[in-house]
Amino acid sequence: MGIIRKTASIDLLLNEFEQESNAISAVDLIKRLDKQINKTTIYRVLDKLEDDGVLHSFLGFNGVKWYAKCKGCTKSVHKDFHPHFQCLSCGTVDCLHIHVEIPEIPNREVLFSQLLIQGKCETCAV
Amino acid sequence: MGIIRKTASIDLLLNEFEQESNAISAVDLIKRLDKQINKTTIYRVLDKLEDDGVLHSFLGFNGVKWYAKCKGCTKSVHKDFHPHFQCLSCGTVDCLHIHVEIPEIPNREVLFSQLLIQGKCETCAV
DNA sequence: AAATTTATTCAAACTAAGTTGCATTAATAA
DNA sequence: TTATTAATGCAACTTAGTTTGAATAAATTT
Ligand SMILES: [Mn+2]
Ligand SMILES: [Mn+2]
Ligand SMILES: [Zn+2]
Ligand SMILES: [Zn+2]
Repeated sequence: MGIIRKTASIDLLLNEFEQESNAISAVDLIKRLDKQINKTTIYRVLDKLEDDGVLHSFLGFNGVKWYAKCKGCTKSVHKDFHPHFQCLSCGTVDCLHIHVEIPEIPNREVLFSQLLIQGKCETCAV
Repeated sequence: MGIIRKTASIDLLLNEFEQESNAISAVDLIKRLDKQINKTTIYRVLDKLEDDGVLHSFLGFNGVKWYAKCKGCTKSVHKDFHPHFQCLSCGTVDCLHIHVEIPEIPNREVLFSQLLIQGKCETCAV
């Protein structure tokens, strides 16, 4: 279940996502807010914000969890599915608001898919 | 660097992949070969087999590492890139030998991509 | 405004996947 | 057959994330 009470931890975390347009890893948030919020709380608040359709999560290329703001999702309807991009030079991760067509696969039912693209971002590309 | 000496551990691991057409997770291999090979050795041999173009690896939806046989890769040329499929009912993971077109992204250089599709496999689909 | 309820927080201990260092074993070459 | 050196096993470690239960803070009731 999502967030019920407005607390300081929630404000601090939401603020990080206001300041930043890119995705932020849970590990990085723990570092950034080290002195202010306990890591258990960070994981729990992120989880709740995801339930509420405020954030969405995905795994980066080495398996760590990243979070980014949702566009137009609600507690009941999560519709903001899209690929993610990880820059191999600077490490930046962000959402790609493009549609990639997943082909039909014979005899299989496709329910979800996650696409992680790696390469060089705007600033790092030659 | 890849494998230099043929050892019992390598034979045991390769045998697992002979018996199985699907991908196998590192965790599962450690369980299967518990009495026969140390887990450190398993991770190290898998790593070398990947270097040699015998196996390739990818992360499942929860971030654990999976391995599957390569088709036509060598130590110097790794060309067997493709999406993977994870069945939400039975947990089976396998390689999809299909091509999914990754669109151009303005101002970014796409180098790699990994696509993990989730759904129901042949046996589990209704 | 105080009391009560209940959600949230923190610290500490724990888990699971994977890695590292080093002594020992065993393939292969000499 | 001996010497060389890759491969292995073991234990300890790392990192990301989870669980626990008591303490605290927010919301609601009185
Ligand atoms: Mn996103
Ligand atoms: Mn594959
Ligand atoms: Zn970059
Ligand atoms: Zn299945």
